[in-house]
Amino acid sequence: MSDYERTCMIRGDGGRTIRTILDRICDKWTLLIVATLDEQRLRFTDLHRQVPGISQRMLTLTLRNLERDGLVSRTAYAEVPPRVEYALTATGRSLIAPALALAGWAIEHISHIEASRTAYEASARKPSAAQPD
Amino acid sequence: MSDYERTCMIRGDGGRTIRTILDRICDKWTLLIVATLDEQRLRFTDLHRQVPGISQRMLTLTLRNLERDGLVSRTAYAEVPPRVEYALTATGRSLIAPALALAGWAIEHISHIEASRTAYEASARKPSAAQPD
DNA sequence: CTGCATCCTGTGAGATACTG
DNA sequence: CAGTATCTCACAGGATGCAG
Repeated sequence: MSDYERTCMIRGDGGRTIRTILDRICDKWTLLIVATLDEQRLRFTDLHRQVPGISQRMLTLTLRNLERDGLVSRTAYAEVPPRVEYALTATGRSLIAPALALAGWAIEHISHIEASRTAYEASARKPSAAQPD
Repeated sequence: MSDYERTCMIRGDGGRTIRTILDRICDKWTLLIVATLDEQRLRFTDLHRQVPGISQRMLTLTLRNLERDGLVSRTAYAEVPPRVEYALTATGRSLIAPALALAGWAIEHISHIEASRTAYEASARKPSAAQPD
């Protein structure tokens, strides 16, 4: 596949396809939850503990979306106290690899990006704020 | 690298690394602009035309962020009328490949996801709205 | 234990109009 | 042509409290 064809995959139908998937995994918690569920079934509270910083609300909402999209399976046991287990589906597991490609890129380039940001801020065209000295 | 190690890359420091890069490319337009700039230098207006639906404001803001992060270079020509050209840097181009991995996943699974969504909506536990018939 | 409803706030992002 | 400024609205997401 040529580079041109590759970018056309992203640009595609005006970006609708790629945007669909980005909307799916970019909502701050999705990817983290998928990664956390990889290789392990977890119940709600355990998941809540293993994803630091997430609120119950967002955990519920994100799991719902993942379940709706068939990326996560939800199994409720009719017990007392109630028990619900979440696990990745095959589709959910298949997301890990491409997500890893992105994570790899991030790790590889994050320092360069941070440096570029710092340099940009330093030499930035400040509208009216002049240099400190 | 084992699957476990792979997911640890995502989960990593509580997701900070992966979140950093997601925050970068998930702002609705970034990836589309990067893909559009792949293999071609474009000026502001041309870019505006080639990314359907984007507003001038968002194009400006997104380009600014990309420039700041060293993913896109901005070249202004002191001419009349003014001319500014945008192009990918090496770092920017390197984002194409992992983005493609994601786009590939999206294309491969989008129909399954859509189907799952439809099924979920159909058989969903509606709080009070009963079945149509 | 699991999860939903409510309130509240910050930010993303469109529309529009104006400047160099 | 290439932006900037402002106004506005919608929604993401945190905190809290309630229910099965």
